[in-house]
Amino acid sequence: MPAAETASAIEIIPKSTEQGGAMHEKVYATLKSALIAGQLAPGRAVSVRRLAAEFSVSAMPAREAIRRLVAVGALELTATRRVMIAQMTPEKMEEIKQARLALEPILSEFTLSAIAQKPRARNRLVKTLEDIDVNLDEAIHRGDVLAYAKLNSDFHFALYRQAGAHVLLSLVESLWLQFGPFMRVVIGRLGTSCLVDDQHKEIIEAVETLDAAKLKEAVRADILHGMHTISLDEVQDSQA
Amino acid sequence: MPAAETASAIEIIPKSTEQGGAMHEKVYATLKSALIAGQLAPGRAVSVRRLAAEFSVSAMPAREAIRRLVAVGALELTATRRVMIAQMTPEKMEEIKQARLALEPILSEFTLSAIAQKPRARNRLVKTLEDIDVNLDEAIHRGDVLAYAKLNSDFHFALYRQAGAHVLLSLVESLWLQFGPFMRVVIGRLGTSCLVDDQHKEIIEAVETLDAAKLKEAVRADILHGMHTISLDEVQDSQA
DNA sequence: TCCTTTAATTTGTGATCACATTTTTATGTA
DNA sequence: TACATAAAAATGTGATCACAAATTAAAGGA
Repeated sequence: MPAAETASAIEIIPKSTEQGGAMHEKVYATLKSALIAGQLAPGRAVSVRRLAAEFSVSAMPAREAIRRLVAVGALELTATRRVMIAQMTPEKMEEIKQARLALEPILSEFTLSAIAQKPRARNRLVKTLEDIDVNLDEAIHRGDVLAYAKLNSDFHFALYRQAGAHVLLSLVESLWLQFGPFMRVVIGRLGTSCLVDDQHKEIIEAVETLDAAKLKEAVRADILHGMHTISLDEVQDSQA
Repeated sequence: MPAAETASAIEIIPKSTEQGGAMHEKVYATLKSALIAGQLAPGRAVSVRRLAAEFSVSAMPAREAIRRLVAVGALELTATRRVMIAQMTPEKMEEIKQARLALEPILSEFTLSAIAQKPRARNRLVKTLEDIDVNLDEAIHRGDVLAYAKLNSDFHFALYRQAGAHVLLSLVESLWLQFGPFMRVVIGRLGTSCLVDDQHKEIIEAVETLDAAKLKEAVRADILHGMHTISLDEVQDSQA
């Protein structure tokens, strides 16, 4: 039993049907966050009934959430149609790296032009990024891998979300969903000692000064650095 | 007592469970092809029960197929959670264009390096592309919009599939799923007279000569041309 | 004819059951 | 202990029902 206290077991009887949004939406969103933040290990089995039990719902919402996550590559099917958190391979890692380098600088540029004429939004974004970055530094010094992974994803998506570019954001989310679980494992092995966030400071500066070229380059550097760190680790399977 | 004649009329009883692959897989694949090839109009309503009836299956496989297509942006939810084929907006179109320009040249480059050391695979690919291109030209001269849309997607994915890059291919598929239905409408309005396929010839040449730079530029030009053609048309909603 | 109101139909979503298959655990044998 | 075999539990998938909400069709009134 690896999970432990995942807030389950509570008798939050989910009403007859729903409350605000659909149940499967809630299950999906929760799983998505956990995967992006690297809180679930690759190769871990995910079953409809267990997921349903954890969320205290029937099989239906669990099935739909799983189906969506499979569709975006976060979960993968075995030969016998069982579902697990996607494994990493060197080839897949290379693809993800190329796709991130291609998309995330564009997305950050969209953000820049979205806030170019809105000083208040820009200041708010800078503030948000700085706050996250402070916590990020603390997590690094604490050696808290879990917190680092979560805050790092928070940082990037706080930046990307402001782009108002739903299509691009979905693509990038899909990529993070695929390497998130694996990143956590790697950093867990290497420790946070190898981590720096120089690029984050530059990203914040570029946002402040509305310097698109600098921003894109900083994002690109951040991706390269992160992916390089991961590649230091051999992409051997990490079964539990 | 719904039993009796089961009211299903048609006795294509789909076995107890399945036969080769899962039913929802079949429904999904069929819908995916139709959407990419532009055979379904944007804004058209898609409901679980109607889809199930069309495929002579129960609601279950239809639901899962719909869920997957929503996940990749091919279908969209209304405010009341009803499902329709995604509408196009100028902003979305711009995002898709940027993403295609960022990803498809990379994907074609992957294909090139995948077949670089395999003359037989290369010849087969060239042959496939030439065959499709011949039919494409015919479709253009015939003014057959439907055939053009299908063959055009066939051409690109015949090229991209050879990359063996599942992650990148999924992202690109997602993009085509989103603009496919809309493209059909636009070309339907403009007619095939405005279409040319100069880039396709260049793409084939670049594959033959293993010229990566030329290939990427040709793919880029093809995307720009296609998206420009579409943009000539005002992105007014095309409700039925 | 046009608009409001009411009835009927359609639809999304959750829950539950059935069944074949797979996976795991238990059991027996050498 | 090691391994093959059988029993038991778990799992994916399809089918069906229930219910609330929404859409559409029908009816009524001016």
